[in-house]
Amino acid sequence: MNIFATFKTRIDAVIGQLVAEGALPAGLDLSKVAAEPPREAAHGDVSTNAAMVLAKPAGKPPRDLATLLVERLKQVTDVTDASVAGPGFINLKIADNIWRDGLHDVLVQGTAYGDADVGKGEPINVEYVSANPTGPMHVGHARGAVVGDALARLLSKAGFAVTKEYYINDAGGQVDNVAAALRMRYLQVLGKITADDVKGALERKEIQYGGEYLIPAAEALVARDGDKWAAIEDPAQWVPALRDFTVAFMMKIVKEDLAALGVQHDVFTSEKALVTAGKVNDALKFLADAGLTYTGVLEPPKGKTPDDWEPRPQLLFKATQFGDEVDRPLAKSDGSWTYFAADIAYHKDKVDRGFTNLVNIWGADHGGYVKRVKAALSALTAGKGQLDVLLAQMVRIFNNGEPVKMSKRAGNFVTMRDLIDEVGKDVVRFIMLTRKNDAPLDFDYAKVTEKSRENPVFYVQYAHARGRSVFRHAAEMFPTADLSDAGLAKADFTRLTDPDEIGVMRGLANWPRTVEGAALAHEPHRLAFYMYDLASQFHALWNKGNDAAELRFLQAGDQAVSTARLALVRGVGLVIASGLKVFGVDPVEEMR
RNA sequence: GUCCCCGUAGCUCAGCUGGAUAGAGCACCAGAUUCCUAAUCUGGGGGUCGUGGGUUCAAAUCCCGCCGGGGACACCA
Repeated sequence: MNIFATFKTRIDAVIGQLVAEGALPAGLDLSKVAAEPPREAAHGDVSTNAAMVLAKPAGKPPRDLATLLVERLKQVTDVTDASVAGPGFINLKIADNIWRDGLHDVLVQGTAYGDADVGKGEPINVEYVSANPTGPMHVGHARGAVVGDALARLLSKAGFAVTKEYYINDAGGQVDNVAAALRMRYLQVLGKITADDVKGALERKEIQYGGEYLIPAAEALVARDGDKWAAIEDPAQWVPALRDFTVAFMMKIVKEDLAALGVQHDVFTSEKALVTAGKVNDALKFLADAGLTYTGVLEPPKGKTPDDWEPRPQLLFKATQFGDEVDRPLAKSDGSWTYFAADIAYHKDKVDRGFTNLVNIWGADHGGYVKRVKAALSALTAGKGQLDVLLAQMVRIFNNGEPVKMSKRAGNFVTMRDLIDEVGKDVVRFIMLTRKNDAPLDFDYAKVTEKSRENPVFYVQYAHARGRSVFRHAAEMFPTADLSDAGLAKADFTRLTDPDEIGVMRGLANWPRTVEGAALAHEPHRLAFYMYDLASQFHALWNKGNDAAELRFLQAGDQAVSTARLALVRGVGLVIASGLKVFGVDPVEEMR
């Protein structure tokens, strides 16, 4: 049970009681009344803003109302004291046993501790990565992948029914371009042209993709089809077949890279399949029937008119009716659908599959695209659909402060693989989650593998490993003791009396509300900071034992106090493990 | 020209959707290792929250105007 939620309920009950007695007017809105940990522990255990929020509707000055509430709150179960502070805060002191009960919950629930039901089982669709199947993924994709995956796990923990989705852009011109590049590599593998010929074609911009990662794809094509495509010159003949081959090959690489990062999607939706199934036509008909499309001519963009700008009539979507700056084109000048048109169909498809709650993780370079997709979703769902777009900002790679720009295999960018090979998936994942998504992130190979407090991955893992180390010693010291979670749950927690021990239990009690808040705000990075803080509390408690031997976790002559403290150590380990689980990071047993 | 994001200690960043004296790490200074991992811990100095208004009991947080940095701006995806 979430301790702060419990007290929020009890505070509401007190207010309800005063209303029933006529001391407060009926119909007060209690939604803004909060029960939170005070900023400073010295203020108490639970703090509420009730008097300040209700002052105006109740027609009483905040401090008067607070005084009234305090008298009643003192009578509430588990409250040992209540006082008014500052402009009208009410600080409650509560019985230490509440924190001990919280620790008991941790041991009983394990890594499920902190699971919430704010999602009420509602479906939510999290779409992330969705990298074009044109080549290996880069570090930007890695960030999107990690943020999306952690958010999905976080939302699950908070009680949402999450679907993790990947949109394959396999229908546009760029996959035709890769097919053309693949054909060059194919001819190269067959010995019909040289590597320099390919380079020349790239420089003349006859092909757009020069990465060597296409060579294995070409070899695979030779293995499957021999040289049959070499003789066929007409693009209309070879493009469709080579395109499908390339997409399949690239998606295999994408999935392998994602697997190396521990990322797995539930659903892969193909743009081409949507087009083939007529979903684009359906979606546009839906908008047309609603009177939201028309044929018109767009103005040139102000301040930056392209050289080749010319007025052309196009089918447009009335995005301005939904808050966008201009109406957006659905058809190109040659009559084919735009990417946006297909994207509308894709989002309609999500809605048709039962999702009204959508989250998309995109790169920051797609920022200008957000409004039109939100507009489209609004139009498709009569305003009922919720779409949150998280833009993952730039990732810059360094090694000891020196920028790293090139990849061995991809040419002009650092790939996701490079990153994983360099520092391991756990470090990649954790570090990517130490910033909010809309802040740029610097990733330094040297710093993220450093063994110091400055490196949050290490610091948190070290706390976990230290806890495990205590257990290894405990098993020797108390060979007959039941050190399982269930056994520890039966320990005598009243032996935990040191202020810092209580403090750590307070920290554990904050986990559920941290999970809830982070999930609702779509901000998984908050968990990273929570874990760092908890680790810090734990390291501090550990070191207290260095100064005062009687505070060490293990007391050879006192099994009762030792098991109680082991329960606390285990509680910290479980909550850290639970946070790392959301991050998709494996907790370590020891540091080496 | 328009839109989006960012601006908090010398540096890197938090700040729990409006609350109390704005917090961490690094760096700097001073300390703690016969003892569960000192890879850690304890203490100290350091901030007009870019700036000017507004909203209210209360603003780093919400609204408006500026300044500075980044990104995106017809038919590409």
